[in-house]
Amino acid sequence: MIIKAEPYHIQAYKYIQRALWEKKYHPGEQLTEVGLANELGISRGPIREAMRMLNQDGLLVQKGTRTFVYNPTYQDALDLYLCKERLEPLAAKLAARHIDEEGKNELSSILQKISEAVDNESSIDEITEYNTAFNDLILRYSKNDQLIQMMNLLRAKVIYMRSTLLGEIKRREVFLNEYEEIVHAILENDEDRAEQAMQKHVEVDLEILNQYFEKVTEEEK
Amino acid sequence: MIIKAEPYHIQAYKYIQRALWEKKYHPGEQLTEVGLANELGISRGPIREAMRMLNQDGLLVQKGTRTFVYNPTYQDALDLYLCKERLEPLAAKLAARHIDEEGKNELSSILQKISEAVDNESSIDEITEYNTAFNDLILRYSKNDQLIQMMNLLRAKVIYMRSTLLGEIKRREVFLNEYEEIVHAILENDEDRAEQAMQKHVEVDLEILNQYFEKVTEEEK
DNA sequence: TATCTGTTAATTGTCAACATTTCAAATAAA
DNA sequence: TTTATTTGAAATGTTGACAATTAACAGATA
Repeated sequence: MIIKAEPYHIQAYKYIQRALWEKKYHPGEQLTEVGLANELGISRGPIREAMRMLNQDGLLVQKGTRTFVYNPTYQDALDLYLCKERLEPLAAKLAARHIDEEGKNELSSILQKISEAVDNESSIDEITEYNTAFNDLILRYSKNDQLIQMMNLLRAKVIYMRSTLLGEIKRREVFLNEYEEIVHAILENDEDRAEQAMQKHVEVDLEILNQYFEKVTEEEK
Repeated sequence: MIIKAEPYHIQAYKYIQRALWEKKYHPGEQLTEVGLANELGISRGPIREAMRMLNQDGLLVQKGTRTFVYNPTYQDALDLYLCKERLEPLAAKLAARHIDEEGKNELSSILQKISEAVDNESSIDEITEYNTAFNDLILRYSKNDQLIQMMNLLRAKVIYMRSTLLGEIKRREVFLNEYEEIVHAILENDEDRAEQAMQKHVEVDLEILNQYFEKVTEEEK
């Protein structure tokens, strides 16, 4: 099988995005075209394009002519979660409306895996992975392309913020019954219940973030 | 006073965006770097950057190596309004929380102008303009940068869709009392009432869009 | 000492040339 | 007629060179 390499500007985009997630470049740090071009061993052209894209995504910030790594504040994190809190329940509601048999099987299977992972007291990373798959599935079955696009953008930032701001935040205990409630509602195509269950789910997330935020600002005094 | 010209890629970005809004390029039409470069009298470099940005915004769509003007479906319009319906009320709620005296004055002044415009049976365009200012003000006073960024993206698409899909749709009668309810709630810093009032406001919009959508799909049968 | 002013190094902005890929029309084969 | 294949024009991908701008610093001046 013959595969063709992706264009450099696409690869650069993915590379830099990943590097940002992994904190290879630090918040507030200046990124230069020359520097990145040298690092990746390509010319500045494709780098520029990648940087424009990241800029549009909000992961890079333009100050005058220079480009810096986005340096989110705690306020930004709260602001973002506030948006997430509105859109995730919508996704759940729509998923309950549009999910098909195959989707229901997938969803049940993920719930099963989460349940097992909790029983086995698996690693945080593994549970996070399942959680992501869970959200992805629901989003996909919302069948709302606009919502999907928005959430992808939002998620890119959430991932970034988690790795920068919220490094120390304890992943909260997994409440299996929250997942169960959401899944059952979707399986029964009960839109309103799915929406409410998801709402409750993300509300707890926001609550924990708020507490963390207050603790941090307290310490800063 | 000396002003400095913006970089070409910024100007190109704005130019193309505006051209899309104004239907200078038609949905589904292919846009080529060479064509745009010739049209604007600059080289392909800055054009590429502008196109990457528009791409990220969702106004241009990549199919393989080629770039086409986004060709939204009616489903896309509904999908987008569904998102809008969730975020606008959030903006109103937050505005009710964060608005200051100056903001209250601005808001009252806009309401006044809308009221006069309705009394005078002013042109649709004028009322639309006030409506935009109204939404902008509320968004700004939400003091949520993430929300603002999201809504800007969403709005760029809404504007585009209005000019393409919804050309024929009649702008609905302006219900002044809807505006009044929202404004009064915000002036009194009543978050929940502001949220609900805005919710009701956008629900009507979605309802009308839905009816239009059904009519169109009916005709297609 | 503080502010102004050149000077310089680093960075971004822009272009034109060249390489590669892609699509589709034209031609050949079944 | 249909199906492959060829071929070439048009488009994108990539680069290196050069221009313009910016930021920082050192020295001059008050």
